[in-house]
This record gives sequence, structure tokens and C-alpha cells, in this order.
Amino acid sequence: MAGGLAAERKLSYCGVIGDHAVILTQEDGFLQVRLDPAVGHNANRVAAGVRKYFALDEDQAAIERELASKHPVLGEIISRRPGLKILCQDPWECLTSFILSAHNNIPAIERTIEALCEMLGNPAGFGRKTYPGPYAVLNCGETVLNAARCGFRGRYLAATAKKIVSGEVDLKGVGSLPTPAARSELMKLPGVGRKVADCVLLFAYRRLEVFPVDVWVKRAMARLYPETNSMPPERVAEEGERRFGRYAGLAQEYLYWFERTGSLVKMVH
DNA sequence: CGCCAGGTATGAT
DNA sequence: ATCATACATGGC
Repeated sequence: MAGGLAAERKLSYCGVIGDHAVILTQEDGFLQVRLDPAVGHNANRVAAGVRKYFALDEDQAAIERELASKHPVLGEIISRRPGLKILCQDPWECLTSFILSAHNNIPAIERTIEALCEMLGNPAGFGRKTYPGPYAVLNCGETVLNAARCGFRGRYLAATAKKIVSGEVDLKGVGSLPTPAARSELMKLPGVGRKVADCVLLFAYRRLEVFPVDVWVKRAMARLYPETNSMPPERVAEEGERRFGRYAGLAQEYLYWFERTGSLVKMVH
């Protein structure tokens, strides 16, 4: 949820990773990281952050081969658009972004996040701001949350910030729990149900086997496995994990995007 | 103008 | 346990 992909001749990215705005360009064989010289930084530190954020040390091709063997349609999807990555996001940023996503549309989610960063974040370079932490959200007040158009999720956001600041839920500690316990811990937070918790487990804690089920993934699964049509989302999540295994989370992302773009319906016939 | 949006919390069977 | 409904706000 931090930044956007701008596909041109040369693939490039501009976004805020951690405390720094970065401009990334793909040269031949390596990734160039550009920073705003006006903002203090440790270049090696930032580079390490970028490596982690995009999980560059992982063998993406091997993961894709394993997933492709699980279902012919999934294999077809991957061959059409290989290279889709699960990011390794900051837990707080991921958590709150997905709280804002509930029953909301993507353009509105993006605008709300941008507004919160603009109003509450710190300068990150290139005119960008950092993602505001729990203290900033806790102290900002209802006026700011309304100005950012959080809607009914503003209450959840504030209440969640409170539980993080108070230490009632420790996001660092969640990282060392086994997945089911980590999920329960996240679901103590207001505005966090099974789906949001699973997204945080996948995108921030890198539990790659976790299979978040939203309406789109549910539809996609019903195409591949018609018997899941009548199942509640929680059972579909179970099925996804059972069928796709240790990288089910990446399978979920492929299914999500192909379902959303309308490509999947043509491929299953 | 009416329906839907990367769901969740709540109250009723 | 399972099910329906409200929820702020904006996109289409």
C-alpha cells in the first residue's frame, strides 16, 4: 500500500519504504535506488530495507514452479504474468491499511492513506511523507480522521492505535507466535477480522501459506473448485491452504488479480 | 439515483 | 454456531 508501480519502457517504482522515499529503476541486472539528498539517510541501511521489502533474496521462479504444478489454470496464470511478488510490509502500516480497506473501494482507500500520510507523516524525501505511526494516529483526533475520509473505520483505527500504544497487543511479539496464535492476537484489534488478520500475516509477517479470502478470491476458488461455492470464507481459506501448500498466499494473489481483471472467467470455461 | 466496494461488529435465531 | 444488517463515503 506504499506507492505505485509505473510501468514504462524501464520498469520503475516510486514510493516510501520505511522512513525514506525511494525511486527505483531497473538497470541491466541490478536495481538502482535513488534517494532525496535533502533528507538524511544511510544508503546501505535503505538498500537493505528495499531488499527486504521486495524479498529480493527469495527464489521467485522456484516458488512459481511449485505453484504451477498445483493446478493447470494456476500454471497458465503464472506463465502469463510471472513475477508477482508478495511484499514484506511494515506490520502497523499493513494492519491499518487493511482496516481501512473493509467494505471500501480501492481509489478511496488510497486517497485516505495519502491524506493520513500528508497530515500526520514526517518528510521522507521527494515531497513525500512517511506512514504515520500508532502514536500519531492515537493523538490526531476525530477531526483529522474525518478529514481523511476514514468513514466508520476511523473508530477502528483509533481504537486499534490505542491498543498498540498501551501494549495490549504487541506487533513485534506477534511475529514470534505460530500462525494460529498470531491470528488470534491480531483479531483482538477493533476492525480486524479473519480476512484482515490473514492479509497482515501474509503481507507483513510473511506467512506465505496463509490464504486470505475476500469476495474476489472466493469467486476465483469457486471457478477452480466448484464445491467451495457453498463454503463459508473461513473454510475456503482452509481449502486454499490445503490445495496450494506453503506458498498458498502467492496463489491467492494471482487468483485475486486475474479474477478482478476478468481474465479468469475466460480461462476456466 | 441505486448498487457496490480486498469486511467487521453486533444483535437475533 | 449461523445469519442478517448497519456502517461513512465515494465510484460507477
